[in-house]
Amino acid sequence: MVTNQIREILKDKNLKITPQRVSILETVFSLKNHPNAQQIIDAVHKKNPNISVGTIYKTLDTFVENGVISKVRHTDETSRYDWRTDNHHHLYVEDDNQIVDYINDELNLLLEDFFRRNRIPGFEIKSVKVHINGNYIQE
Amino acid sequence: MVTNQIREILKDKNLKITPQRVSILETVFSLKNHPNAQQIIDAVHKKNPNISVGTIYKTLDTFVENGVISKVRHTDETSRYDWRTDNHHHLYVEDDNQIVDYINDELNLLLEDFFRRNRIPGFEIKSVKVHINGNYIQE
DNA sequence: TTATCAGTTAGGAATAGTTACTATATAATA
DNA sequence: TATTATATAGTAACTATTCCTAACTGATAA
Repeated sequence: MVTNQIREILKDKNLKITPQRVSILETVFSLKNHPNAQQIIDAVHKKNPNISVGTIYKTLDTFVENGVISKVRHTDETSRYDWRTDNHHHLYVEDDNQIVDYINDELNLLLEDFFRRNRIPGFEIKSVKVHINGNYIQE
Repeated sequence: MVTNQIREILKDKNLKITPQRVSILETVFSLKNHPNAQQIIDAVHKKNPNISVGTIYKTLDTFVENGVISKVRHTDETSRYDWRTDNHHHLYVEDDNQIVDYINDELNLLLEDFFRRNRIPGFEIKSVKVHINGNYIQE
């Protein structure tokens, strides 16, 4: 990804083009496979050691907010506990940060069948969980 | 859930039955809807203010390890970023804490069709993500 | 019932990841 | 080029969780 393309992307989103943002976005694109913040920080600092950690966090947030990149995990980050230990799925209610059980046998069968037909080479599946993100609507 | 049932559960798992464990497990069962640690701590402290926070964390871990309860989130807890913003899914490789993209149009169609046929009353779905948990096997 | 001991707990210190703060700097604009 | 709103550096603060250790206790077996 060339610097000019990066600048385009920022411009399209009406984000001010700063050297820090360009560098951080370049880095995220260059890193494969879902880096965490620390990995991004390290990689950015290799090229520009003077970009501050706070800026990197803030910039990543800005990018996520504007759909330039995404976060693998959308809901809040504290661990949640679940008294159910059977195979079930979850609704992630974005507005109020709630998690609701979603139990549906047809969905389980559907997934079971799909992954039986579509084995992932060399990968042993332990469980498959569907995350349904959205919101309750009041009409 | 009666205290005796709680004691049964702990006994089945060969866990020492302590007042702290009984109280914490009772609390988790009594709280609906995926409490986080803080909510559990607060609820436990309402009845037993002298159970220490460290104990509660440790006990919850023990319960999860022994399959008494589960954690909604299994992989590591730091945020991961993703340069892809299109609809795709993830393999969660447990052994080495890696996240790998899983892109499959058939799966997307399957899910789209399923949720079109199975609307969730009052809930507007924004996105559906499949989390495939497991490990790579070397043969 | 009591003695033993491995496992558990309380309480506080330490840590890691992230966010907040603020004075200074700078990109976009007119 | 001057203006202004926004972004940045550097650091302090915060939050969730883990670590540490001396004291304690449930389970077991005599």
